[in-house]
Amino acid sequence: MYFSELGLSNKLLKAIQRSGYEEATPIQEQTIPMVLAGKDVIGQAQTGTGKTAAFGLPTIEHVDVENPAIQTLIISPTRELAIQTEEELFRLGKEKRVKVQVVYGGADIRRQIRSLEKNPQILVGTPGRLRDHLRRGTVDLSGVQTLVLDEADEMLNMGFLEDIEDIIKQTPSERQTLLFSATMPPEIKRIGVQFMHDPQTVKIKAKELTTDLVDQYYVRAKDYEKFDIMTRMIDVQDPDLTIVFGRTKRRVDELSRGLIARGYNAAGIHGDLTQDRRSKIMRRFKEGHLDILVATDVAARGLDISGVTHVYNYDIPSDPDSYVHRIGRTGRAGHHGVSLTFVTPNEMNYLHEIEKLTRARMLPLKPPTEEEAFRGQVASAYNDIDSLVADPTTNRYSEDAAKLLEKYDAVELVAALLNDLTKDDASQVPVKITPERPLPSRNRNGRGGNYRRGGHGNSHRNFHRNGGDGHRRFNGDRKRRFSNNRNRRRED
DNA sequence: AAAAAAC
Repeated sequence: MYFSELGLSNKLLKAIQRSGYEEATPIQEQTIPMVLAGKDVIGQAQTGTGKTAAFGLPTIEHVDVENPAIQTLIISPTRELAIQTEEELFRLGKEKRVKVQVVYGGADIRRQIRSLEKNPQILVGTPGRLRDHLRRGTVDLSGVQTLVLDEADEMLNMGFLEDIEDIIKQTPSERQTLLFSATMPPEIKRIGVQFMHDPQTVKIKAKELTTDLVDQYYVRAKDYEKFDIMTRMIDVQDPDLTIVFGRTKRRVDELSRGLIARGYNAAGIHGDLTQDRRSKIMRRFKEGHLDILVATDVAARGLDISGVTHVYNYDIPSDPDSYVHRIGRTGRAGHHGVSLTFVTPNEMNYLHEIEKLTRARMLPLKPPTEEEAFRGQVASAYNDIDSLVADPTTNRYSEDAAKLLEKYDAVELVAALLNDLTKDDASQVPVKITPERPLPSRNRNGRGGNYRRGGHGNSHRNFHRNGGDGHRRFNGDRKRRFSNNRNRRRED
């Protein structure tokens, strides 16, 4: 279906056209008319399905540009996602001259306050900083008409439930509420019941969880073998833009350092870095100045970076949902993608859990040999040389080139330059990665560290516990439940 | 078990 059939105004259609979109995605097709009609909507879909435009277009349509109040509030789980959402809404609302603003932690709050004084009509924010602004009275939500909870399951996992409830309470109760979530655990359904009026549900089917556009592979390897295999894989697959996911912040630091040591253009991003550094690295990656982004799950959700051809899961995620999100960073906008997951022999259960959820098979790959990796490197160098030779500025080196050819044998010279153009391998630059503590083993139901709860009586009890002191959070609760898990005994 | 998020 085309956007022009969805009941949007000319100004928006113009902005859509300028963004290069033509056809609406399934979630947009279903969501946009409902939101335009003023309905509350629960959308079960992940990013990459065009979710931002699905809620963004109709809410921009509803904004009154003569009204200086914040009319749409969007809550996002991570800073990077909030920034990206703001950028997309700005693009879509430019023609209509809608003012969009983003607030998030780790950034100068005074500057944010000054921008807020310019009366944005759409505000995007992360929960903590939004609450901070509400406490200071620098954000007024009394004029909010539409509230959007983006990646609701992720916000729940991160323990933001209380913050979100607190923020919701400061918006008018007759508002329109839109909730997007990749999964629908009972707590999310409860939010739907508690804070929404007769919500309509839009669901993208489970079989569409992972797209056909991503070829999913796995490599079985011991933990200490993974790094060398990964760099060989990179050499063989010669990816364009790559995201490597590591399980911990330390892992990400070590992986990015190791990749740089072997000559790859890589950088790491995780929550312990300053926001300034995080933003700079994201920008470099988005602009194509960085080949490999190494990240924790901070980058797993929602980020839309065009041209990511490969996703490497250096560590298999313990949560199948996390896997779905990670590999969803590639195979976007009709482009083809490849994912490769490293799995140690005792993590094979996790792999099968993931396959069960995605209803897709991961194909096993053999680790490349040193020779195959070397051939891959050389093939990649050939490509580099093609574009290097095509560069018109090379003629200023002609004289020096002639001099060098007098001094050296041509084959010797080119071989030396090829040596410089290719990366170092394990024999030249050994890299040691600290082993991670092994993942907790899954029980027979395949439910390891998941947030899924038991039956009705159980959640009722939790309801009371949470109400008791008002401080207990769902993820704290989850940990306690986990320690009751009989599998824990294995660690005693 | 770890990650994310306010100062």
